[in-house]
Amino acid sequence: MDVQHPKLAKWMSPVVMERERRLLIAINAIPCQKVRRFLRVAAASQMISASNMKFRPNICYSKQPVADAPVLAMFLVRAAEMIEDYQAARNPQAPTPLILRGDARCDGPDHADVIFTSPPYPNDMEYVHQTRLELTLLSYVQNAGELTDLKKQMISSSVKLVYKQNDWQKHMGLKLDSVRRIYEEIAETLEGRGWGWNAADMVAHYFGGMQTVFENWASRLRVGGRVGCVIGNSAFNGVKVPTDEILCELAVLSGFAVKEIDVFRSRRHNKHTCDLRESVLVLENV
DNA sequence: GTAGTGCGATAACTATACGG
DNA sequence: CCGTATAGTTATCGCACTAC
Repeated sequence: MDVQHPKLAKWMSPVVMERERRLLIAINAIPCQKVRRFLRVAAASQMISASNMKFRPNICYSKQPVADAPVLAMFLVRAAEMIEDYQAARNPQAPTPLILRGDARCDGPDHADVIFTSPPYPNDMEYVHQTRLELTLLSYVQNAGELTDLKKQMISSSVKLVYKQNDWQKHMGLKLDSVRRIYEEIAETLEGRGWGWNAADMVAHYFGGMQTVFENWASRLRVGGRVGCVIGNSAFNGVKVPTDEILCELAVLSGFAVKEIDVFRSRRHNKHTCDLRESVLVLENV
């Protein structure tokens, strides 16, 4: 097993790293792919708590580095929980799932009857950064450059995922009046700041990217097929982004009819200036 | 105490502008 | 045309606050 990244030593103590390495060697040697994948997920879910990192919206380092951690015991607890969950949800009648790895803006199966998905929300969560330890230990990436390559393939749901080379998404997003209004409102709050992160651009990139995703779905979903899309609204510098409504507008432009916006909970804005609803958009390909 | 919620500060690096 | 200044891009990570 070849695990490397220049920062690994900062992320995790050598003792813990060695325990993780041995665990992964054992899991990777399991012949059955299903079992192997299942246990790799269990291993991944204990890595942060065994590391020097602290899991938060923008993951950071713990004040107290973790010198040692019972990696195997933590893994076994997690695996047992997963097995219990799996057994409770198990359905022998269910069809065999097909797992494809690709870009939601252009890849997918040729034919689909239903799409149910939870895409990223434009709320400044940077999932590649958040999961860099797991991505590295599971050998998906080996250095910062490969991590960046991965980031460039993501929908721009964070100000840290806005790349010049993906500017086409911004232009696409800004064609919609409601996106442009929000873009301008956020940009106004950034006036006078000569550096730093640009939430206005991020929002435009996000909606441009998601429009491409909808167009891709429309070409693969049968007529009459339905989409369930979990989405939450957000706010930047006090500017509310009604992501659910704007995504509905984009979906209609791609040939969908909006059947329902099923609100299931409300999140808080961190400044507590407003409630941000989270809902399931139900769309039909017409 | 812990999980959940974005914002702000800082810096290394790169691209472009500008004065001579 | 060259060296330097300024602007722009990307990366890192700590901080404040609330609900439970």
